[in-house]
Amino acid sequence: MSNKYRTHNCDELRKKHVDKNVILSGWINKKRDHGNLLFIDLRDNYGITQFIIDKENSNFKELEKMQLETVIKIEGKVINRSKETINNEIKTGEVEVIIENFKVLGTCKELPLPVFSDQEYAEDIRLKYRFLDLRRKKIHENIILRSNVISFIRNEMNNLGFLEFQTPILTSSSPEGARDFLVPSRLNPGKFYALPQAPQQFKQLIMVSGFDKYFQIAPCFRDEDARSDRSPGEFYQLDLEMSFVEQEDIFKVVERLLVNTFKKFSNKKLLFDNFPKITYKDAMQKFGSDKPDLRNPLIIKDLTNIFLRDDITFEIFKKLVKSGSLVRCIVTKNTKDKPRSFFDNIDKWAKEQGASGLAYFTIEKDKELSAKGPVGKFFSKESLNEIMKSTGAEVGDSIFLACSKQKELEKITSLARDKIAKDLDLIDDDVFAFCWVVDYPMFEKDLLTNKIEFSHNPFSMPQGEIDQINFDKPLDILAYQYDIVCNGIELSSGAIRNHMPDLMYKLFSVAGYKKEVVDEKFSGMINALSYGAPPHGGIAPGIDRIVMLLANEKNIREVTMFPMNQNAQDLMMNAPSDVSDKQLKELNISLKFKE
RNA sequence: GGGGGUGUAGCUCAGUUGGUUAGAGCGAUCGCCUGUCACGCGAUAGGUCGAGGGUUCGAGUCCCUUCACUCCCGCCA
Repeated sequence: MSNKYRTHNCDELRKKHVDKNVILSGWINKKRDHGNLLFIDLRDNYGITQFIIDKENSNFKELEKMQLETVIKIEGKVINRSKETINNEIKTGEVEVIIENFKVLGTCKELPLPVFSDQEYAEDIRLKYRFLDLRRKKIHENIILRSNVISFIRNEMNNLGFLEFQTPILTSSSPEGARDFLVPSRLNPGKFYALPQAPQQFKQLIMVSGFDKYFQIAPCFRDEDARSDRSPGEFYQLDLEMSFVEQEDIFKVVERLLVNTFKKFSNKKLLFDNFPKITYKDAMQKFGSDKPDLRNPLIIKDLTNIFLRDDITFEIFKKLVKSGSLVRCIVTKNTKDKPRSFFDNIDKWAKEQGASGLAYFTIEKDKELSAKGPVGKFFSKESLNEIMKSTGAEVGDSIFLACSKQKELEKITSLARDKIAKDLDLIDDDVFAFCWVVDYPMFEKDLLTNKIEFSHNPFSMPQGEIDQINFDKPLDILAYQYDIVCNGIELSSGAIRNHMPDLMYKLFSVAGYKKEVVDEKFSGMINALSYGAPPHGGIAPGIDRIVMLLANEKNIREVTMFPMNQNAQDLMMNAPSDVSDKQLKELNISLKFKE
């Protein structure tokens, strides 16, 4: 394409273009001013081309003063670079363009942050001037990667026979799940829409409507606080749903899709081409978390029963165990020569995490087996033998111990597992370790209120023959509910859905919802399921997190074009903002602020 | 809602035990320089040390309050 702005882009010129007259447009990326000779690097989306001009040209003085990031159009002639001056860093580095004429297309004020730099900048300035930030190489490439990943996924899904549909953005608030974003309705005073937390009910309705396989790159809105891997406000899921499927069918589709995507867009190896399946229960025991990082070889072992022995005199732990606490440990291989500071740092770190610390000892053998370390003296050699047997620990290994109630214990051992592995440099950063976490419990007990609640998704299908499910022991009911985890990051969760209204009512009643409430809150769903619903299931991998992993970024804002800050503000667009009294009046809204 | 970290020039940062006029690099402005690609050299401008209060003869530095950003906990069916 050639027009008045350019005959070539900034990544196109090669040796074969030498002697051609060309026009290029772009941003002034960098100037190198030799006084009587000036180099200008012109940048556009595609690349960089070096231009050159000397003082004999009447444009020299003006170009010399030109601000970086000014947008200009340059006309000139392509010439060869001499051998010594070839730049192999850029694709156009064998040639350069002698400037004959130029025109400023867009002026530029003094920059609040440099574009030409690999330096890191304060986030608020980056977000306020996102349009400048996005010109910078790394993030510019991340955003292009995101676009390519989405195109690829869309193409794969089409090839697999999925149909892409849009679902409403203005919908109804649902009582389960995260906090909703609400939108007041002008035509229905006092009533509110909610932005969808996910198109959950719609995609099920699409299955009931007989479309068989659906997908969508779906925006999801949840009014929850941010984390580094969680944008406040909105994010995107590859939302998909299939009819007449079992759990394994979903697994096959998603595994193939993710393996293809990750192989195409990253050089990192996949640790498993077939994702291992870990039950929720195992995950919590072995890793203390339902999003285990399987690159980390450390495994958590239970030692509770050993603390019932008389030849262990670690009285604090023994007392806690008697009152219902558990003891779990992490074994580190061959750490007997690690300095005292290594152990003490981890203990100190654990205390900073709000735990009572991590006890530790190292197993040594001179003539007899012994435990070295602050709490080593509490363990007899027989008990050490027993500990080695049940943990697989060997002489020279160290054992970190934590003792508390199950939930706290899972949390601290999970964090400790990451921390210790990092300190010992056990995590291979050049691999992706995917796994499925399966068999989530249908319900869980709220520890504060003792109420039975849905642990994940109320629409999931419980496991087992329907007439044999024991609703008197709701905590024992498992669901066809699953997550995909990669390198410790939860990529998606999904489920085989419950398509039977009677069973749905029953499950909701266990969680304390009366039939009338279910009818009211989920009328669309329940009603639809009563008119011939196919068995169906699906999943929804998080697009932002997939791209984050592929771009090797630790923060989701690095793969999001226009993210909000931690307080859910868009510093560039000034959102959220005040609205006029007229607007409020139309919506029948008056503002009342907290004291 | 809670905890940690950070806040000094347009940008990135240094600033010792509380002690003279708060520094460097990049950027800006001006000058010199014809082969650079992080060009080089010289000069100049640029500061409410996030804000407010306190301790002190003296505060960028210590204390209190507060604000902003960020990380984490809670929250995230």
